[in-house]
Amino acid sequence: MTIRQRLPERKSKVTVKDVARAAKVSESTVSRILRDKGPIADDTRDKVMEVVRAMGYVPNRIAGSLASLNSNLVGVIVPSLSNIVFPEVLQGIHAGLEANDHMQAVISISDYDPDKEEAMIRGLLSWKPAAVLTSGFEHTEATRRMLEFSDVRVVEMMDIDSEPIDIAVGMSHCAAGKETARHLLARGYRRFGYVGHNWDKDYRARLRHLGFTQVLAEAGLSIAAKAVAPGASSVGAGRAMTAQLLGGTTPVEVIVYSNDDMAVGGVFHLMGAGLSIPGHVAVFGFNGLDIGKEMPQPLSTIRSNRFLIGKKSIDAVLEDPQRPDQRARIDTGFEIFTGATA
Amino acid sequence: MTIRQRLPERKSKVTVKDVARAAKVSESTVSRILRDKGPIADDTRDKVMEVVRAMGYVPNRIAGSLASLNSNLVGVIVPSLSNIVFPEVLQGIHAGLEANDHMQAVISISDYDPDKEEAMIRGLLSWKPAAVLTSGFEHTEATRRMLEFSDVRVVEMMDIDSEPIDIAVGMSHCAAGKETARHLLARGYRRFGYVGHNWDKDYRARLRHLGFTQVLAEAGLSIAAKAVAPGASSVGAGRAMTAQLLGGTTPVEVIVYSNDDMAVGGVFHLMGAGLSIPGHVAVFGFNGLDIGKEMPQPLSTIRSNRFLIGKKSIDAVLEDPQRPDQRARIDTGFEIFTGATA
DNA sequence: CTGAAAGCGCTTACAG
DNA sequence: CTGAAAGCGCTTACAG
Repeated sequence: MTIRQRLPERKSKVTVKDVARAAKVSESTVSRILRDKGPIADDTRDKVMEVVRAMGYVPNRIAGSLASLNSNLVGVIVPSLSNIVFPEVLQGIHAGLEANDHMQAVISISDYDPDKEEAMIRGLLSWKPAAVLTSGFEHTEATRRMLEFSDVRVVEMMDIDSEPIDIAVGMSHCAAGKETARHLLARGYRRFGYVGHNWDKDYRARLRHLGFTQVLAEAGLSIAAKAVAPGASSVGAGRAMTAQLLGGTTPVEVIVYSNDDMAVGGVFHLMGAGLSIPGHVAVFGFNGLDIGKEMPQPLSTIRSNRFLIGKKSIDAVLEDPQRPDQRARIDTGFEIFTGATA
Repeated sequence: MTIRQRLPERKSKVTVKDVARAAKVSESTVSRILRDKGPIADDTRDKVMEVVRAMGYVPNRIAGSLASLNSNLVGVIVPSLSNIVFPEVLQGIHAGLEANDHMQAVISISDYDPDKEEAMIRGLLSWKPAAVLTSGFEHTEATRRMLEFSDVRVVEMMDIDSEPIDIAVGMSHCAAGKETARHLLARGYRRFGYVGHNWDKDYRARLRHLGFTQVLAEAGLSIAAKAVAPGASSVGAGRAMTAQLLGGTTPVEVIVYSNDDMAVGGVFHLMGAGLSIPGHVAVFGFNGLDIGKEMPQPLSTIRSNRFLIGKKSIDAVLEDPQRPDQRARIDTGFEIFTGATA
């Protein structure tokens, strides 16, 4: 005969009605006390709070939201979590939310797929969120319509190179690409290589490349050799593509990478092959990740402010819950980090 | 006189009642059609769906949840997003949720603070989630009570070395520490260094250390030199602590790190100082991160299965929404990755 | 196959 | 300072 392990009795749910009855007051009084609203006699408050604690009452926010017609939920959509960039944006959002202790983030991952984004936004809107924060400007027509017509605040994060639906918070990736070109030209480089990843999944990488080649063109130059990985960016892809590019016949002085992950892979390839940086070839990234700073030679790159993007995004919508008639772009900036690899 | 930019008219919210009226059916019929439940005549369905589309109806899930008494929300608490480990767990959760298209994750970050976790779980429970997934076993008494007494399913992720509230999904960190010691002993190492980070914030790192030293002790050995960073783990901290440890007077043959981030920092320090690995000193990490695999010398480490932890956690609770009387531990395992640094 | 009615657990004017 | 009542937008037995 076996003895079944017993968990303690589960709490049967207690409602405001139960609290009201036990405290001998009305439901509205309980509600007011719990939300700290309206004038309440001190004894009443004490009596009710004691009952609340004794009964272990947990308010049902679903009912609360329905009754008050606002949910304190913020919908967030990021394209991916496999690169540390978006978790950093989420940290910024989290920091902004923390100040505002009744807000909760509902997070979805779109895998850079506008159709998935559309489905997720549809789902999110059904929760009547206080705001929707999504990434970039690449939406389906239906998504754009839903967002335009709903009156929730919407932030398009990361990028400010297009006209936002409501607010855009981020940096100009086109300008970052241009700045990279100017910086490297100023340092005397003339023969450029480019190592990238799939643009279909990362429109901002394409914008940076665009800005970069524009400035080169103004100087009468262009990219001499190129290697582009078919999939997402990663250290491994950067490493493999660097090997491929350097295995070609066109010599280059510096390789510009689509981002730091790719660039770190490039550095690893060069180290492994015993080639000096920047002597044999220089390396330039994008993002300014921690890892780049700690390498034996700090990675030359552009620092984007991911945490700040998240923080400013949530601040912007919390500051003014009503969507204004005017669209806004908030620039979180970027800066060249000289480093030692270019 | 300035012309103000005009956004298109915002959609005034349309409810089931509006849809029902327009389609000349009852609200219950609309509800059934939308949820694909119960027998419906095809013409009725077509007529209603057309109205739904024409009016751009978006169901209010808050009302739906209140009426049906279940929310399709899953509460998730991770201690941090600054290390790629937890985003990978979230990816696993996301993958599991995707199969189940009406579930949404509400994610909070506890900063490894049990008091914050308590507040977050209280907030989460007020949304009547289908399940709560949190990390580790370190909770306040109040958290434990709330979770025990509520009847939501709860998963404690990452670790299976303690008795769970409901289900634990993860690996034995103590066993991983032991395995590390056995592996390194088998490879002939006898003089061990340890480089770690703050344990108060990372109980699992402590468990690994515990298992590690236990096996050493059985072999009549112990850790010869130690350097522990005061804060969270990071590449920078690993680099600095490695410099500190090697600057001491006690020679070591191999350094065991609290995790891969720290170990990568160690490798960077050694590379920068021109010291050979494992000739001058060997390096062993924990986690099996991508970055480690791509370094010029692949990092010797133990692979933990973060994605799998997230995936199995959500699968476990989705499989059986009722909390059983029996507690379960699901082992996601780990494996030595020999690598080239130890 | 469809509809009328009650109810989910709160909040919010309104009245006193 | 407090309470009775209506209502938020759905879903769910129940009846037909």
